[in-house]
Amino acid sequence: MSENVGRWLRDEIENSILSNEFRPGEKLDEMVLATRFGVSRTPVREALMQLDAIGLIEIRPRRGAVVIDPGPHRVYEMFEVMAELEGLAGSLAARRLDKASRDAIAATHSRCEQSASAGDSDAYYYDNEEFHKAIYAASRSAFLEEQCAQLHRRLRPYRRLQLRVRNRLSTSFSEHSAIVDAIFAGDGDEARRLLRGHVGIQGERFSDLVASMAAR
Amino acid sequence: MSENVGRWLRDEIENSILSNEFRPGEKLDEMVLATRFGVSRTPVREALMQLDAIGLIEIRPRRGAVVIDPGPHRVYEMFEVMAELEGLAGSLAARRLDKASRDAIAATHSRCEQSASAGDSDAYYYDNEEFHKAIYAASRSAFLEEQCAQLHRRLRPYRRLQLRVRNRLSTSFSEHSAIVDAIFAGDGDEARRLLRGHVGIQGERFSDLVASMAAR
DNA sequence: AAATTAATTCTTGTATACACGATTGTTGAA
DNA sequence: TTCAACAATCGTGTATACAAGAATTAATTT
Repeated sequence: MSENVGRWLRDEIENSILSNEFRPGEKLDEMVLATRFGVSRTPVREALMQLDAIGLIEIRPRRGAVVIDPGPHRVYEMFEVMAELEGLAGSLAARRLDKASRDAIAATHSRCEQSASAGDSDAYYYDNEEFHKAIYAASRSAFLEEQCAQLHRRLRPYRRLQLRVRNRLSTSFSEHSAIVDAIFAGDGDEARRLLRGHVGIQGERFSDLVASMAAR
Repeated sequence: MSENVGRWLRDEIENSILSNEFRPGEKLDEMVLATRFGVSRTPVREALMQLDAIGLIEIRPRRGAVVIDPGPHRVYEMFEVMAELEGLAGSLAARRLDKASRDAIAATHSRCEQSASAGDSDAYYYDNEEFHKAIYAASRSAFLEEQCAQLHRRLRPYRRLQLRVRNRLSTSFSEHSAIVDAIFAGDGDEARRLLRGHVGIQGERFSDLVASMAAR
């Protein structure tokens, strides 16, 4: 566990929310959480404050904390922004690419290839994250990298749903290949364009998302 | 003051940081803040937790909170992301524009015209904010609007410095005019391109920023 | 005099106590 | 039976108390 209980609780509760253990709309009772984790209310409250600031929960004065339910439309908006930020990261990566970043992207890309060809969607899910993180890092913009990583985390549950869709694995991987080519060729505009398309949710993929969200 | 002390303190301290009363690197002593605002340490700590989560301060375990010093390079990175998000907002606004948003943009734009022609840089500073907020709102993406507004707030002190630069007022206003034309014409790509240029810091404007930041 | 170590003070982290608004349940009247 | 008013209960908001680590100062040694 982390150096202080508050921070540890923040991560713990955040994971519980992102892994859908605490459902959207669910009330988070301070006392229940405190006894569950074997601590007092004080660090629990501090954790909740932080989660409120991040936007994962909402604390209504005197009425407790509830997990925020983004709803399909807002999730769509979040993907829209994510696509834009990843596009920027890709274009910067293409322009500023150095050897270390290039190697990191190539390595994660080939790991994606293996898990995709093996049809292992759980492994691909993980490797895919590493691939995208490698691109964020290659942008050489620490702020952008943080923003991307944070939004990426928040969208994690929905991305997981998406990978379940038929053929999504091989489609995703071939898109990755094109992105890698563009970045390695130093073509920032093309990398941006491809990443926008790769990350964003267009057309029927949006109805897939809505359907899978409604199914829970 | 807000309904609960913690939230009020968060806003209060946040403003003090953004208005440069609490300087980057400065230590924020819980007891000092508590006595200053006439409250106990508890709500102070909750406020600090939130500011840490937002990224305005850093709480080092057992060693207290300090105001984060972004430094010129990171501020540049933040403007880079801001430019991208505003570009997206502008392109969405152009595509989705309705009467209400159109009127709001036109109104704030004409207010900018007045303060610019009057050479009133303080008034322009305020009207400029409203103009940009009108574009965020016109994007009809609540999430994007929030992200833009938050980053806009954080960059406020640095934008204020920029407006002091010679001729910046009239230059800024004429850029606004072109942006409004593009949005009203429904030309999303052009609106995006213009906003990126308007918000981003290119060439000598970066050295101006560095110089003005170093001057403090 | 400089440096290292020990002791003291100060600040943060967590628990607990208390106050007050919100919620819920009960009683009584229409 | 339904609704309203009141009472009791429960949960959150804030203050205070206590424990423990970090910073600082004093003391001792080289």
